[in-house]
Amino acid sequence: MIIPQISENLTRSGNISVPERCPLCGQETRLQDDDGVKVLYCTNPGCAAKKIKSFALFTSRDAFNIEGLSEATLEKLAEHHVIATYSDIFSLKYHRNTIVDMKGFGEKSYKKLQEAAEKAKKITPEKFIYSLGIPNIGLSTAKLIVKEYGSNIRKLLNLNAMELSSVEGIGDVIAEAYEEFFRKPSNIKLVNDLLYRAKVEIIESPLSASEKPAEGGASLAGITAVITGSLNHFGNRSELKDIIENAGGKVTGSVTKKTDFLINNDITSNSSKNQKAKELGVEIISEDDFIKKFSINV
DNA sequence: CTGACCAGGTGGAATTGGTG
DNA sequence: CACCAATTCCACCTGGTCAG
Repeated sequence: MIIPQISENLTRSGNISVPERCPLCGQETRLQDDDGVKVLYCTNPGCAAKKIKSFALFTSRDAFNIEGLSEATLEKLAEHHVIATYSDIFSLKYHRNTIVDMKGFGEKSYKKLQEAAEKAKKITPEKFIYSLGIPNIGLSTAKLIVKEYGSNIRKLLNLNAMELSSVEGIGDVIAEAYEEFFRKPSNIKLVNDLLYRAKVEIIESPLSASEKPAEGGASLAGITAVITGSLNHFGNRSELKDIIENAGGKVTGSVTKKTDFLINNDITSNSSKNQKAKELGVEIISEDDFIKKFSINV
């Protein structure tokens, strides 16, 4: 894994003293000549760029939803040794001085970060599973698992491939990736650190609670919709998605023959989703018309 | 005021699951 | 096995916010 910052310095200023240890993970570094350019690598395959990406997924809206912690900030925190593993994100208060001294940061941004992390400690099991970055397990798949097996985190962590592949929508590939992930000692430690050191609290998922009947309005049972473009009546697309799902409908990411409505305020748009909808004869409907048609409370 | 960063969004390739 | 539906994952874009 290449160490980006240091490699940049190397090419810019020629020979500089090269750190023996990776600033992100502390493992040994290796200086290599790539086509005449000296590039510094970290010998740890799980380090650097890859690590930042996984941290970004961990803090993203569909996972722990820690506001203000995107890639650039995570990179800085890692460089300053503030975060090395996920649970460190919940220990920012021990690094106040370091963070306040970081370029582009001040007391205000430190407080904001720290509070956002504190607030994020309560999380649903499906978001928790998604946050870990298991290959091919996104939020939808995590939801399927929680819906089937409930909110008990110990139970969820110990599911085996056979139990998983019996869930509709989960096949062998995903089932095995899941079981393998939670069998690895390093991942077990990671999860335990989150639960016991950082004291992350897994709350009851709305999915595993007793089935809620659609409240008021018309039922959307059996309806499959795709949402694209920006919305006027909702903060973002996932708000509308939640409403549709709670009313028994389904929201997917791609337009197919099975799609009933493409919700799009810009009906004339030439986006690929609009084109696909026209091609398949799927009804394109504006947000307002959709709300009216199904008498959705805004 | 300006540049860096962030949230939210787009679009499409790659991959997986299910089915005939 | 071939095919379609659906999801995951990534690179990229844009308007708004904030530190310096």
